[in-house]
Amino acid sequence: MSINDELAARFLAASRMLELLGEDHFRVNALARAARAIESLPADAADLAKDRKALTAVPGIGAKSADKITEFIATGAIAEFDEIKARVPPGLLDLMELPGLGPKTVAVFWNQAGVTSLDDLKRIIDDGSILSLPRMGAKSVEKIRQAIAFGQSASHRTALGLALPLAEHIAARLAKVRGVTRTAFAGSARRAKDTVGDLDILAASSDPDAVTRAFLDLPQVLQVLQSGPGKSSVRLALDTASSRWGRGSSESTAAIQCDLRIVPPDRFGAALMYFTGSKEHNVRLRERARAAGLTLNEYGLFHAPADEASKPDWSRKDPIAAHTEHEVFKALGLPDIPPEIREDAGELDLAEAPRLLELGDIRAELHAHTTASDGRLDIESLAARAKERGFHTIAVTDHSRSSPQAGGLSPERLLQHIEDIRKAAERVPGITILAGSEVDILADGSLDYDDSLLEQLDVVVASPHAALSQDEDAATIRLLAAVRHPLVHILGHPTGRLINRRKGLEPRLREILDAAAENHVALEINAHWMRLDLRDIHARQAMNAGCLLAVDCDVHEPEDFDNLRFGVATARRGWVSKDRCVNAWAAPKLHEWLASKRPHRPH
DNA sequence: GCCGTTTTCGGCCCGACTGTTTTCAGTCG
Ligand SMILES: Nc1nc2c(ncn2[C@H]2C[C@H](O)[C@@H](COP(=O)(O)OP(=O)(O)OP(=O)(O)O)O2)c(=O)[nH]1
Ligand SMILES: [Mg+2]
Ligand SMILES: [Mg+2]
Ligand SMILES: [Zn+2]
Repeated sequence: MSINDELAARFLAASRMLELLGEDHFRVNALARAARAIESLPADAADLAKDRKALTAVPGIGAKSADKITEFIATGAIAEFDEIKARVPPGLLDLMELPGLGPKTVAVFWNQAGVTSLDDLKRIIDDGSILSLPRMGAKSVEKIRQAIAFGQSASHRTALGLALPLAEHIAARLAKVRGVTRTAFAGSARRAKDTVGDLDILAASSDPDAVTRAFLDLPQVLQVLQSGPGKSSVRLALDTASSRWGRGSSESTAAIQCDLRIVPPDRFGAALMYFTGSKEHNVRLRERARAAGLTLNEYGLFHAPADEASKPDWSRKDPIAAHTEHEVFKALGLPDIPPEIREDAGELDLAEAPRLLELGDIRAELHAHTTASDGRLDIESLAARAKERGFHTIAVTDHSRSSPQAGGLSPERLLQHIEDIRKAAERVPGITILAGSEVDILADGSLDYDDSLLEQLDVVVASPHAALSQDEDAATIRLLAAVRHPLVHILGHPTGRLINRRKGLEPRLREILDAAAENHVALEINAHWMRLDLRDIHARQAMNAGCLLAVDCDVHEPEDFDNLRFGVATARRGWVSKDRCVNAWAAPKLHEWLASKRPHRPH
């Protein structure tokens, strides 16, 4: 775990424990916000802490948190947090993970029944003594029993690539219901986070009951969690069979929660804004509205009511703005903020809409496999597919010799392959077919082919495949060597992580990014939804470091081209612009960059 | 605990659903 993650975890745990202790919830929130701020710090906390001002300049981190961070870096501990920790049995935090159990309820279990663990809780349920606690009736206890039975599934997050098709399907299905004017999927799926905790579906309708009925009647519904006039939640069966990454994998639960929200048709924009989030972004927006004498909620932007305590029916009040997101942003004095960056990570300081990379900007694929290694297409059909997508360039990058399980090519076979690629290039007009390789970065940082061979390739993607549990030092040395290699163009899936499967390498990213920027090596954002590597926050750090990026599909089968949307969305989450994305460049510029690393080659 | 185009002190986003509550607290989005 990186030092930032470690610090963030401590702040979050302290926040949760203070909640249990009944601490003022503004302070609890402040600590949770500090945790988030630390987690998404643009640099290593240890570096940042050298300059106290740099720390306190981060929104959410004040004098007290800065002290704690400094203390942790100096001593490896935070005394005040350790004292809090000593007062709260650790098992209580696990209890709060159970859906429906919050700090107030768990505190009652603890203080009035001596419960400090899941076993304790089971015991007072079984012997019935739980019923004597305040606000504990038969229904409440049954829900807790259910929550325990379903285990930890509440905290499980599903890969975006598995969840998105279902979200789109449900939104499309509900759009056909009578009275519905619009539907959309929202939440983290719309923001294109690499994993989602649930599906959030919005429907605008003049007949809310009809939508609710259709929702609860969906064939995928396993269980209805709650259902009211404007909002319902269910557990859905998640079909993972369609993918070779699905069934039989560690994807433990084949179910996902789905939240439906229904609003009147003329409030769609405000509701979409609310339901897209993120929560932190929403809170900032609402604070901004409030500061301007307004109030913002899912029904629209309104003048703040004179009477603080009044609870108007906002759905019937005339809004200043509500119909479209654009109108609401505009009324708040903000540009249109793309969903992918609504994370309270600086987007509210933008004076104009950022120009982020778009799907249609991608004009080349620089990482693709053929039947020569573990791909399903031969060179010509691969090129044909790329051409269909409107690409001007496709690079053939099969595996290298140290990946025998992936059909890695011996030097001799690679030489033959290069010839085959050159011949195919002559037969397929209208697209540039490049001879390349996805060369293994071996554990010590050396590459899998000799320089004399690499020199003959138009493009070299260097990727780590084995030894992915190296320590930080080894991983840093390894990737640095690859990035500094004069014949390498792209660092492929830099960490080798697989979502929900393995963490991958955890190098000192800062060093890698600085070296990549200096050497004009592009960092890949591997678009496969199992990888998304670099991930969003790393892509943003790469942007800040001045790096080039490449959004590649790592094509193995024809359908893999469709993963581009995930890669582009991840790039957008990293604030990547078109001019920094090498495969969004026009052909001459791309080819010139590639050639710049082949100075000895005649043109 | 954080923060300031009204504030360095006094605020801090706002609403839906549920169960047990006879009037609303707790949890969640
Ligand atoms: N204003 C406000 N909006 C919230 C709050 N909690 C959630 N929302 C909004 C923003 C969220 O993106 C949206 C959906 O809630 P979720 O809990 O599903 O979160 P989200 O989808 O962002 O992340 P997830 O991947 O599901 O964990 O609802 C809140 O406390 N206040
Ligand atoms: Mg969600
Ligand atoms: Mg949700
Ligand atoms: Zn590959």
